[in-house]
Amino acid sequence: MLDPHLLRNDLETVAEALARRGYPLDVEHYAALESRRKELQVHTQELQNERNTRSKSIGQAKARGEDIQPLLDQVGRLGEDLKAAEGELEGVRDALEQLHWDMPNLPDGEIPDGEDERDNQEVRRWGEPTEPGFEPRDHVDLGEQGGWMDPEAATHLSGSRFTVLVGDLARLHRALAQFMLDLHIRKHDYTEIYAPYLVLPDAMRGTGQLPKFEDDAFRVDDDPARYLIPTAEVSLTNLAADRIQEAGRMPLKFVAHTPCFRREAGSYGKDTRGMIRQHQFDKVELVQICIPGESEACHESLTGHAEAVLQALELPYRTMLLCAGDMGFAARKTYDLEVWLPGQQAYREISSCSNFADFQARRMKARWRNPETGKPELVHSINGSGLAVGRALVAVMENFQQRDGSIVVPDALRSWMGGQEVLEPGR
RNA sequence: GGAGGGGUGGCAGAGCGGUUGAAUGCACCGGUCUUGAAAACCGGCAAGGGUUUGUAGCCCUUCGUGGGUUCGAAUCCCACCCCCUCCGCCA
Repeated sequence: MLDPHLLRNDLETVAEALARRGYPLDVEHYAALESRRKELQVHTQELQNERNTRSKSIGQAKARGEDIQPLLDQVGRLGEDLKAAEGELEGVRDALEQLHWDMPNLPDGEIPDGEDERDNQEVRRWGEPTEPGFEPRDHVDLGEQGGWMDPEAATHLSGSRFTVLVGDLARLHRALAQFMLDLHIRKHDYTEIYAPYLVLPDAMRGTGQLPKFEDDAFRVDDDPARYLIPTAEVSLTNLAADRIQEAGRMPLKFVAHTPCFRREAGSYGKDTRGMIRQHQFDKVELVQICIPGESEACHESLTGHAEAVLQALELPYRTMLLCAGDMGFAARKTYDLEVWLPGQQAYREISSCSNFADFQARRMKARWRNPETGKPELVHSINGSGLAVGRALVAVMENFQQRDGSIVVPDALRSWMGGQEVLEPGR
């Protein structure tokens, strides 16, 4: 959520910034609503003031033992007028609030212009695209030929966009998650968190998945309704919701390995092959909660923590600075990490690291006490995948495949694989 | 699922329907004292919002959430949510 003061005082600037990311803000409509709100609020508060004053004097008269009836008569239809004013004000406020919930974050000033991924900027590149010296297979061929994937079973169980992993590959998948988790805990100083996979609507609203992207999430229609998390970002970031952090304890650094659930509505026909885009996938998620002045540095460091995973796994990747039009709803600035996939002869997203500044914090009332002012102020939030486990598995398979269809286990993973060095087909 | 208890400021914890935005304690901030610190003592200290050039003043809202009664609700009524204790069930 954007700062309402900014919207009031600098609407044009906000509109221009939002236009950069393709969000059309109806300035006139907003300004009209806002001035109506002001009018109604002043009026309502005047009436409330009058009611309070009169009630107070009635109380005092009664305490003195005087006759109250004349004062009661004077109150007249004040109550009805007030009720009407309050009702109207609430209507306007709801309308404004609706707009606020739906408005995306302002892009950072240094973000490149652009509409989609074609305008993203490559910031750096690590490693060279793998040259196996033979025609590389993609992970689906490798998985099925090795007997490590059972797509028919997955479809039979759950329909499209699900995966069943078997044997050594399932173990490798687990090893990847464990390796990532341990790396972040031991080397990057994150606190491991185990958190719910089902969350209330407020949590989804806090991080920005609701109300606008209801269709992207799986909802469980219990009472109350809950949502399957589309990312652990929701659970982890909301740990700071409705709280006031002590300044000395930040940045908070959380890491969790969780499954993620996405409906992938609107992506029909996209990445239908293999396990690039699934309704259910595992992810190791990094979240930092920090004071405003440190969020840029924290964002850079978190991105580095995600990159460290790729480097440890010896996977070639590039770091992309997303253009204004390609960023997610809540982000102010985002780096995507794209890993090289020999099977696709392309770089594909494997991590997205974003700085949300105070956008999520305002939604979920996540604050810290600023020792300089003594007042609670909004924190900044940052998150990133470190990494998507399913896609990391795909990347390892494709980059470490050998001519015979076997897959070499990257050095970094071997201790999590009981020392196993190669995945041999059929096991 | 059944029975009972409870949800109040950063925390703990009072609160006859009428100057209660809320006692008190802790924490925190400032001061006195001290070589310094501690202790003691004095003072300050909720959040959000409106108006405004204003971190001044004035005003509004907020005591789990949503309704209701009333001139007036933290206090009364209704519904819901959550927490705790006991019973049942269960990994």
